[in-house]
Amino acid sequence: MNNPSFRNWQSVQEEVLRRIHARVWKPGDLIPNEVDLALEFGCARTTVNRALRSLAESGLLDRRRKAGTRVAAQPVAKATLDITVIRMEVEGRGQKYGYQRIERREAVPPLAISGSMKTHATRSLLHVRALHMADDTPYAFEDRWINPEVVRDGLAESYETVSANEWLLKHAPYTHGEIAFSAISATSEEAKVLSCHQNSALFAIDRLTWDGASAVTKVRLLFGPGHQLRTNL
Amino acid sequence: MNNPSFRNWQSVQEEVLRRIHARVWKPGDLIPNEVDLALEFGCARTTVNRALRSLAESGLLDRRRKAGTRVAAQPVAKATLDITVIRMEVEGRGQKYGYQRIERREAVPPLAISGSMKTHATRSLLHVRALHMADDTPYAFEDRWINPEVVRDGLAESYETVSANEWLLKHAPYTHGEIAFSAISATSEEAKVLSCHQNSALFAIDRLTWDGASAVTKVRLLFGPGHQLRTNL
DNA sequence: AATAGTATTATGTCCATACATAAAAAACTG
DNA sequence: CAGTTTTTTATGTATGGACATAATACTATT
Repeated sequence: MNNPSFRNWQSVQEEVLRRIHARVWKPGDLIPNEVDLALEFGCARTTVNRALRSLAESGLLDRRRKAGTRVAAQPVAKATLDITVIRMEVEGRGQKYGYQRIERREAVPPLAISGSMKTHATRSLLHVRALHMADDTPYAFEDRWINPEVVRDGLAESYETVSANEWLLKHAPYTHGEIAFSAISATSEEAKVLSCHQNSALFAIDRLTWDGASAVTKVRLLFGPGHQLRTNL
Repeated sequence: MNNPSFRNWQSVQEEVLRRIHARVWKPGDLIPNEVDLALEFGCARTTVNRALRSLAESGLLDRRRKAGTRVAAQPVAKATLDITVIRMEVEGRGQKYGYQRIERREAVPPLAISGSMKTHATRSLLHVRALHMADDTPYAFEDRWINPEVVRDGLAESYETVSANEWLLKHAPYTHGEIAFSAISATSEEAKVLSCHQNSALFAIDRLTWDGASAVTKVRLLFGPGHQLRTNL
């Protein structure tokens, strides 16, 4: 009964996973409590806790004090996407990275921008547009608004050789942010920049980052036709 | 010096976050080791460990044995997307969920499908196509191949009232999977199903799940124009 | 000086124990 | 019986101590 070989939390986790998978514990089922499991596995409750907590974080278990631990009825698949600097992304695939600034100016943004960034409607922001390339072909079109009140050194930068994408990550800290993925039809200008046909389906990432109550930057990244964002479950 | 109020791992984490944010510890910097921090914060090393481990998991710190802990030079933003059952997604927004099966048949799939699922090229699979609706308007078009060798009860299901999307999650366990997001142009058929114009930009989610070495199911979900997948950073 | 072996060190983890806390269940009260 | 308080219980977390492990720094050997 007292299987001796569950002495680290990873092996406990594996055994729990095995039981869920083998339908010993079915979706919705209440599983034994930590004390009992620790006794069965011959380890400390802390170890069981570590294993179960980790499984709960990944959405496979539902845990509530007093109510106990149950196998998630609707296992929520959590897809974790690593959003890195575009240069890293390209180089990570062994491709040559290229960068080209298209435009840099200070301007009063459209209301949609100042509204979502909660800046004053008449306040001028820094607008930077640029193209990222992979192996000399257009890869991503970056259209960004930067709040100079928050990113104080931002106005001094030209963003000619180092992309705002990269510079900001190093120099502008943020506390939280929102990110949205969508599909859009290429406008004629976007098509031109990305060397694709007008109305091509483009993959869009819209990101808005905050430093406390102030918006740091709002960016739209447009990826050319065929681009995929992939991860494992 | 010995600030007395860092007695739980959350507050330790907050203080560490504050220091990173205030540039006390800059990207790339080595931060003090756990023992020293525990001493400074007046708590056990275990507590500091918990706080730092959690920050490392979210990509803000890089930790290596002996080498120590340093602030990530390129803070990798990890966007965690919760992929739930579509019904839940719709109902979660307070909309009325609707479902309609379009087609269900056993057929030998195209080579692209059998290839990626690693099934025998001549093996027939279960093909289910269906439409998910939100407030009576088309929401997502599901095109799915199911491996009946793995999902044994799958052939008995009609998928007329309960979507394969939902049924499989409950009845077909998987060990791992791949997921990819992309933007595609609507074909005439897809446009018809989703009541949108041909060549509209559609948001596509392609998912392939495995049970050990065997593919369970491969599905493409197409979302109508305007659909966004959003999360926080 | 290149190489192989050794010491050192910071993180990683386990343990027993203790107390905290949320929430369900039971007991109490009007 | 509805509403409130108390008890119980399972998870959540803090602690000090111990040992494991990976990776660097150092040292001896050729």
